[in-house]
Amino acid sequence: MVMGRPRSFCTDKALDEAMEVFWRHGYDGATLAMLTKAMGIKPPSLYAAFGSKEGLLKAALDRYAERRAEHMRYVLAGATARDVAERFLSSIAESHTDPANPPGCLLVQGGLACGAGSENIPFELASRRAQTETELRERFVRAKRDGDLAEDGDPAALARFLSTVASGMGVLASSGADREALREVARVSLGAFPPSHGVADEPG
Amino acid sequence: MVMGRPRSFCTDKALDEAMEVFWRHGYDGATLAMLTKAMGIKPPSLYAAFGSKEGLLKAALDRYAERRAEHMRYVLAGATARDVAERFLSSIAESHTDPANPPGCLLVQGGLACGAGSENIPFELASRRAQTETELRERFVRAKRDGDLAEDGDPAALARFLSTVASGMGVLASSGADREALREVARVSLGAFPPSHGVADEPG
DNA sequence: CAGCTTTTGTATCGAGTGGTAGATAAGTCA
DNA sequence: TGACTTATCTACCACTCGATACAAAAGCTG
Repeated sequence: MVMGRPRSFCTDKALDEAMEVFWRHGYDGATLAMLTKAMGIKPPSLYAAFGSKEGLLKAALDRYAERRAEHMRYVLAGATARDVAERFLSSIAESHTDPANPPGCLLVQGGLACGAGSENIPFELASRRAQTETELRERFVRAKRDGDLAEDGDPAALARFLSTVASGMGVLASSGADREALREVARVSLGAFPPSHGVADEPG
Repeated sequence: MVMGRPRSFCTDKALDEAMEVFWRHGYDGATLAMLTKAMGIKPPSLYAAFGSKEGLLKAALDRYAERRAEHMRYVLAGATARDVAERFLSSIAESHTDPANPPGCLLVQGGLACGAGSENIPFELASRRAQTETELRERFVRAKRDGDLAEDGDPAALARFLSTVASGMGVLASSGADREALREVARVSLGAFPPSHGVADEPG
């Protein structure tokens, strides 16, 4: 089997650069010129590798999801429901103000509203945001079964609340709020969380 | 003084239509073709009246602010800090899912990230969002002075928390969440609010 | 080497972008 | 009525958009 000319750029590195452009300018605001310049490649190479601008975004979102996966593993490993909430919010305060990335969250910055021809982009981003909420909800369902979430705690409502606060923190960060401001929001938000009790909180 | 040919369209009606387009598609996603079609006028009329696309957005934002002003008057008229928070969140759950408007909040949907040439749009929107937070903060400062906010309640932190939740609810609504979902988020969020005490809560 | 496959760069496509020039229409005032 | 002012319409500007045709280049196989 003949191999053909080998690719001259690293797909993952190129995706990291594309991710940053989408993150900073949104899907509609990110032009092919910006993307190809940041990725260090020409349009035909981009289209050969990713198919289309939308295909490139999805590949970048997949890579973003990989990064967040280990993140969420740490969050979900919290001992109690409240501990999970605390890990979730405080780690978001850090990541959304990480100077290594554009401020905020790619899944929010990417585009809540798009122009004609890219109406499905907001849906794509929303479905990826929803996944985090689902992970939290399932964790809280388990927490309730295990007794480390209060009896009157609603797993679905709490997961949606945390996910909503996370989105709001993304908006806040994108307006230039500093890390301390986000930490404060996280701290206040935790006040809405029912205190854990049961096995995980019992002394000894 | 000579008057000249009178304007053939109603500025406010045209702004309402433009507002809806910006709301649904964002600043970058809203094209002149969409805007002029919705407003029922031709480009030269638009430019004569509003100067530029950005000028049109600012005029639409001013109109949006007028609408919200009476809204906020009701919110800030709450008897206690907690009552203000409750009014704020529940009215947002309603307004962000009002079928008469696109879902979410114009100040969020309008554009968190924009393309080259409209980098100042996100700042413009952020500064308008910040105004709501300021109004809440000032109300809570007064509440603390009047004794209807707990001693350990931080007016700035609480205002920022509410503003953040409101932005998050905007994101949630724009992903298609229904009114009941937003009401639930509002209900959970209120749990983060310190219970009011003092004169306003005293019996009698 | 020749032959094949795939990638790369140049140069460009048609469509759509925000914005405008210039003529015409519709009013008011003398 | 006719001069004056302003708004509106048609047509179009230069430019950028996402995407691609085509040929040269770079690798492997025989």
